[in-house]
Amino acid sequence: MDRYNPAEIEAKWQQVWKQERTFEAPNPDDPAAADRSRKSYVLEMLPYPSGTLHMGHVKNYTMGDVIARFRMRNGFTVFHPMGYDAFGLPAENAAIKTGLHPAELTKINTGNIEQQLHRLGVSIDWSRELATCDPEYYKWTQYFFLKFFERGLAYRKEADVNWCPSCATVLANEQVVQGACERCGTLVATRSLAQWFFRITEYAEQLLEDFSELESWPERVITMQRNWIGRSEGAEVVFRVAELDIDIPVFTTRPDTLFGATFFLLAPEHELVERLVDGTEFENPVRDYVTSARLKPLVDRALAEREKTGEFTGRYAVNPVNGEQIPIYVSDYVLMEYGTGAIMAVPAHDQRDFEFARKFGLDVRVVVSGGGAGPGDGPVLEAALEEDGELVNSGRFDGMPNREAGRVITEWLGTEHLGRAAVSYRLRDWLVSRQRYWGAPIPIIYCDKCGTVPVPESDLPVLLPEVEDYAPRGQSPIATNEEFVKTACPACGGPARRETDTMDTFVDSSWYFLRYTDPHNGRAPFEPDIVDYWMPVDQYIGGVEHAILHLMYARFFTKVLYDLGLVGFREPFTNLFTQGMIYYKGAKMSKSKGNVVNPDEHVEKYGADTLRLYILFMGPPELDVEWQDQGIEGSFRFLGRVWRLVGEIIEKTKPVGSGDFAVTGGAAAILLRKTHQTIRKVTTDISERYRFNTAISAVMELVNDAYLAKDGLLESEEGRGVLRFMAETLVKLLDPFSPHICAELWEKLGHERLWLEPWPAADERFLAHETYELVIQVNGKVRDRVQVPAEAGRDELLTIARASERAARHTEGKQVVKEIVVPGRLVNLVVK
RNA sequence: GCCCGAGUGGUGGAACUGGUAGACACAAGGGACUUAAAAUCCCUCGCCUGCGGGUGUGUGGGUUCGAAUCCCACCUCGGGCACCA
Repeated sequence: MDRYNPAEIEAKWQQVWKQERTFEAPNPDDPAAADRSRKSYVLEMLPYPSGTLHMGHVKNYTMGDVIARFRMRNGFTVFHPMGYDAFGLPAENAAIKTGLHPAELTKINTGNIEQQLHRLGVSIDWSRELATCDPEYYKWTQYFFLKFFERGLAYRKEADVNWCPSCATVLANEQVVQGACERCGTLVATRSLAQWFFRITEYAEQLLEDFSELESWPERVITMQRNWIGRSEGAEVVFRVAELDIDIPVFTTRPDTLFGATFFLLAPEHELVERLVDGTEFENPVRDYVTSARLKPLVDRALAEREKTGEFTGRYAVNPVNGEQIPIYVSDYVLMEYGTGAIMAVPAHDQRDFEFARKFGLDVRVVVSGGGAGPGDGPVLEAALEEDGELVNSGRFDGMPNREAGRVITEWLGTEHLGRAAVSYRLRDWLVSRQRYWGAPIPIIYCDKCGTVPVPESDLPVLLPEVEDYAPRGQSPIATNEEFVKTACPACGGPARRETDTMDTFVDSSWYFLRYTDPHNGRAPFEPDIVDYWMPVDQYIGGVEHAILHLMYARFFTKVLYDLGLVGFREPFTNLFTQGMIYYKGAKMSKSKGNVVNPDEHVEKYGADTLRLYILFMGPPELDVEWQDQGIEGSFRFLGRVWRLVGEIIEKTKPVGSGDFAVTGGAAAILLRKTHQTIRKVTTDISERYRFNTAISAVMELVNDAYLAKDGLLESEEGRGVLRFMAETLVKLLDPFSPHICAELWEKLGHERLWLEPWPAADERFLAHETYELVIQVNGKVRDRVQVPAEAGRDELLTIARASERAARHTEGKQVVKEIVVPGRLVNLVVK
């Protein structure tokens, strides 16, 4: 047989798959009535076409391909589409640099990526390819914006927002990582701007509840989302400013500590601050404080170590549980965005309040005893007491366990109309407007007479206009295009101006998986019957860096579309797999560090089959792994071994039938058993554990065994039959990982289309062993190993163990006090 | 500080529900083939050793006949959150 030539055979089979449209999965004629039990939607996160694919993508798409091909061979109708997250800053920044239009640049990049995916042999249904920057696509992104707007889920408000000075645009909370821009790492600043938001907070509860609908998501992704949403149960309690007849509600998670509230705090942004101090001697210092607090970047305010600051307002609030008058301060550690923007301060049991009290000389009153501290210890405490205990200094609630007291006090406040049980979330609304060019324009028009008017659906898409200069200047570059901005009000026909901000690209990627199901629909984003047929995604695969951002936004979007009656499911991704990253030379691959390994070079040198195999063989897919330059050689050598082994078997043996043959024993039986063991191992490793590395090593073991047994087996008719069966099985098992070489070998074995073959099944009859190696231990240490009949019983095993000379050396002169027999494994003799 | 995840040979990693630690591969060493090299095929490969054995899965304890695996305490690395009342 010829030498293994990956370039030739890979091109050949890629051509066949393209011509025969092997991986296209057409929509059923009647999707509403079609059987959904055999469909499988396998999806990898769509790439961002900033350049070409890197190794992380290769890993992602190869993993998805293994699952897709495996399910296809197991009788599923596999839905495996691909697209491009094509709007966004990198294309725009590159456009500014090169002068090319972002659309042209994106087209070049998506073309490259498509080529790369073809050359990797990924089983994609190319008839459904899409790009989010295509007007046919973003028309519907805008359509959803209007639907959100109609429902009050998209709104505009003036707020202090995160501003990235480098990207010259605002960012959502989720896009700020440790005070810096998630994309470029620049420290974010604060700006007060009128911006568009999606009311994701309305769905906080559902986002938490519906975790129960997910089948298999990594626990840590769920935990990260749960923490991000940050649900807290507690109470809303009303404090009264008697002099001014104002009620101020606060949120607290510790209603049990109400009797320990010795002062009261307002966020600097709180609207009542002005009313409290207006016309008093406290007016000026408080105003100064508020002004300076608002000038501070949000990042600085978030630093927990910062010393507490504040200003007395001169007013007092009445604690509803005991009628006490407590002083009201303004302090910037109280956040306007959380709870009610006002808190009761309990310094004895909250560290932040404690620090404030010590600095301003305010009372500290213990109301929960415990940890050795009693009712009178307030003045001498060195830190807040946060443990549970019994109530003290709390009137008729004294002596009650504090957790129970919290419930009782909340209930009592309810009957007195002074408060109620309440829930608060850390989650903030999703800021979706961006002051940049390369995104979907927000379909809104401002009219002096009619106000904020949505663009009528029939006028969609609002096309992204041409501009002369994309450079960010703090407002969208589109604003410079007067022709675009000036328009007629859809309501009154009068002169009006268009919104010039574009949408966050995470909006685009929040629904792309739905569009795949019906990508050419011009009348609607998708047909409900069709989307309900294919969705939800059965297996989603991507990087863990999207644990909060994309995955939470997509879940939110799906829930809104469900409420709009557009889809019949509430969760988009039933199963999620998050892959680990690929490191190189001890660091994450990045252009700036110059440690990028280019996949194309390796495809050229070794072929896609080798690269795919190696990238999965490197380690467990969910863990981070380090790229080894020499490692890939091993995978290439292995495929060469497979090629020569199967080649020799083709030359020296004849095709066999079903593999259902009798063997008399010896080497033939052993290899036959190994073949069936390998089927079992590879099948469970792919389908149940997603451990591709161990599946591949099992196939390697089979090849090693076959090499050693080959020459002997070629001597007999029986041996040749087993070898031929082994070769065919080997090719079938390796196919999901390295499909080109397998397709070629399958053809050389005298067959036609490997991907139409059913996945092999392990036959129990051939798995049975006649004997096995029994381990004989003395005091838990291995002293001997002997072959024993598989059916040997406990007594028989004990007799064999006692007869072992090697074991006897360690039992001699000692008393056997216990004998442990584990049939199929070992005997342990315990001596004293 | 709080919440996750991970520590196993020179290297990447394997070990199902507690039962032979180091599968598979890389690197290294040896042999066969070859005029030679490459390629290929075969063998060795945790550490110590007097070849009986001893020791070994981040550290220290514990449970057990038996622990990489379970429990407690600690160390190191990676990730997430961090004034959210």
